[in-house]
Amino acid sequence: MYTISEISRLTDTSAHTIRYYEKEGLLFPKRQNGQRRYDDQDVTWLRFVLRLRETHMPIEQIRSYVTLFLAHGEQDTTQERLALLEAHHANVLAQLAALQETERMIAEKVDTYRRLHPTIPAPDVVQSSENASVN
Amino acid sequence: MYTISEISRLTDTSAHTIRYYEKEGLLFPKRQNGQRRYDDQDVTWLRFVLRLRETHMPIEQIRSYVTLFLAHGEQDTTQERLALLEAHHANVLAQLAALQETERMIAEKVDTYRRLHPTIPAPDVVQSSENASVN
DNA sequence: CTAATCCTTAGAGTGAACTCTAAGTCAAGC
DNA sequence: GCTTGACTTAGAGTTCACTCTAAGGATTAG
Repeated sequence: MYTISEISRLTDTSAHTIRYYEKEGLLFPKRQNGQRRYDDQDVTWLRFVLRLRETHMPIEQIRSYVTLFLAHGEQDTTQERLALLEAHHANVLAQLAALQETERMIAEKVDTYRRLHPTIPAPDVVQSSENASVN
Repeated sequence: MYTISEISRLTDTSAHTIRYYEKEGLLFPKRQNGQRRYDDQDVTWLRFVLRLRETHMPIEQIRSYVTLFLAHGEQDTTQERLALLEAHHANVLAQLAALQETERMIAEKVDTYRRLHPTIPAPDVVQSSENASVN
C-alpha cells in the first residue's frame, strides 16, 4: 500500500494531478484514517490512464470507461467498454498513421537539406548531391 | 491563386484559423487589393504546417522555423533549421513509440475481453478461452 | 514529541490553440 | 448594381488539462 507521495514518485505524476484525477472520477483508492492508500492494482491502473492520456484520450472518455466498469455487477457493460476501447484503438491507429506520414515528410526534408549541404555532418547517411527546394 | 475561402476548403481549415496562423507568423500570402491570395506553394506549406500541428509541434516552434527561413539570404540558417527539424523528428519518433506501446496494451485488453466473452462477434480473431482479469 | 506528510474546500491562475463577434468598409463576380 | 465574400481591429470567450494556493486541521513515522 502506497501513500500519495509514493505513487506520485512511482508514476512520476504530481500529487495534485493524482487528486485531480480522483476528483474527475478516474481513480478511487482506499482510505486509511482519511488518507489515500494505493495498492499495486491502483498503480497499474494509473499507469494505464497515463498511457491513455499520452495518446490524447480525453479525460471525459476515460471517465466513461471507468463509469461503465463501476456499473458492472448491476448490468453487463462489457460490450460498451469494448466499444469504447475499440473506438480509441481506431483513434490511436489513425494517430499512428498521421505520425508516420509526418515522420516521412520530415525525414525527407532533412534528407534534402543534407543533400543540398553536404558539409553538415550526418550520423551515417550516404549523400548524393542533387538539386531540390526545401522550406 | 486561391482566395481564403478556397484554401480553407482545400485544407479543411477555417478562415479564422488561417488568419490566426498568419497573425502568428506562420503564413504570408500575397495580397491583391488587400485580399489574401494563396498559390500552390502556400497550400503545400499550410498542409505541412497542419501536419506539424497534428504531431503537436507548438506554434511557437513552427514560427521559429519560419523565422529562420525568412532570415535566410542575410545569413545561412540551414543548420539551425535542420536542428529544429531533427529535434521535432526525434519528438515524433518518441510519440510513435508511445503510441505503439499503448496500441499494444489496448489490443491486449480487447483481446482479453474477447477471450472472456466469446459470445461477442470478433472481426477475424481465433479465440481460446482462458481466465484473466481486465479493467 | 515533533517534523513531515496528508487532508479538505474552494477557487484562482495558466497556457495553448483556437473560435467567434462586432462594426464598418471594400472588392469581386455575375 | 447587388449579393456574396473579404478586409480590419480589438478583444472576449472557450476548452482542456492541469497547477497552485491558502487555511486550518488531522495523521504518521522516527
